[in-house]
Amino acid sequence: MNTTGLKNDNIVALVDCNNFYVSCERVFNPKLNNKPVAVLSNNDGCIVSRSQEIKDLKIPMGAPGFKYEGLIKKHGGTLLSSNYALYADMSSRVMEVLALFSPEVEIYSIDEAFLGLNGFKNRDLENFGKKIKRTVFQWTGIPVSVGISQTKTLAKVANHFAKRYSAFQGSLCLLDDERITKALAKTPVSEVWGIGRQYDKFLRQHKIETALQLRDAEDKFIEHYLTSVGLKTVLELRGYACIDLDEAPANKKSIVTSRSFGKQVSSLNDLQEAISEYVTRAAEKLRKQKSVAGLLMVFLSTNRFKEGPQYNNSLSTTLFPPTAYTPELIKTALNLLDDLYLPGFEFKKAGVMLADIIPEKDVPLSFMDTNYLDDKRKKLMEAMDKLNRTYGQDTLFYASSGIKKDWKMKRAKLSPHYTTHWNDLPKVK
DNA sequence: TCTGGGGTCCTAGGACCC
DNA sequence: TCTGGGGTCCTAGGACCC
Repeated sequence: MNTTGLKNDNIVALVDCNNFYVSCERVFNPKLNNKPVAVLSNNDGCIVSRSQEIKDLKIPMGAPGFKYEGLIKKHGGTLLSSNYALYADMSSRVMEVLALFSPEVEIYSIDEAFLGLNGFKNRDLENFGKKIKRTVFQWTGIPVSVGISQTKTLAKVANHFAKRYSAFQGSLCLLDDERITKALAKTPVSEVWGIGRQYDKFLRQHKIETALQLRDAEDKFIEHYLTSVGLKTVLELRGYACIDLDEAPANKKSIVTSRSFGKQVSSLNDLQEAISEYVTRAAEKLRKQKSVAGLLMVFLSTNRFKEGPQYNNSLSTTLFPPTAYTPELIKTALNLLDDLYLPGFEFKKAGVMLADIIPEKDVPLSFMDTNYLDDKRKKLMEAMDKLNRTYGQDTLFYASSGIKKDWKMKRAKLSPHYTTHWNDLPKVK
């Protein structure tokens, strides 16, 4: 970590979509404009995306949807189930536009990207940011905010200001020390990237309440209480880039697929169907990154919000040799489930985790005779993945996942799949 | 009964992010 | 009636080895 050298002259932009899921819904349903709109998590549970009008109603992020449905309706607003297929598709459109503005793009999440701007020092970056915003909106309909500064952490700060104060018109460039200091003085420490609830509470107890006070804190103190990660944050606030731009998304080291059920589930048969389906999804993700897993875990839990006997447990087993072959993973998972299952409980959630993930090319050849890479099994998986990619998820599926699926999650307020299903294409009249 | 120093690896738990 | 899902990294402590 460079703590003594010259401040580097890095420049990075953070482009962040405003109220992303809500904005996606509005692109295809303009009636939602200027009204309160919130998007719910899986199973129509918590509010995970809020329009400005919802924020103005003081409805917090993560709040259970049912508690606020009345209030939202009263103000002429709408609650929607999440439509991840739509959001993923809109996200890749936004990212394609961003790629036109810089050769270095790190897609950080479904609605955020960092752009490396080191070759852009002599440009009018203030206007460059506004141009990004304008273009993304024209081409995708999604409003974004742009923050530009010396490090990722400072670009986040700039982005917050761009989003919050309309005077900036959605884009702010923080490059000279005086402006940075001013902005940090106005930023509560809890808003700094890397400072969560626990650290916020701790820092406040020690009279560190603004980003500026955090920037000027003692290195030793920070490293001791916030670990090396916290120290990086502080150095980033000082303008030393410690968190590099990461253009190639790293392979996942663990893959989890878990869902809450639409209703309480107590039969082993329903759980077997759900677990089969989750394994299928997880294994697809695993094969997509050309990896195999060496460990499989299955977990079950009852409803923690409900009175009554609780049961939360997991079981795992090693996979040897490591594999990505769905039928074998399902078989192994169902065996684990048999051991894990206890009758008499009302289960609310189940899931599987694949871990000890390695690239398939690293599996020793000596295991070839039992290796999924070696024989028809891999070809079969490739064929299935291709079919399901082209014709939609579960064009081909495993009988163990069931057909009726009583346990399926609830998505009562789902918008059409405007961009990903032919039948749901918007109609032009 | 007394009883060193150092290294590695693994795991659980806790912090953070979106 | 109804309270999400999916990740990463770091550290402390225990097991084990010489």
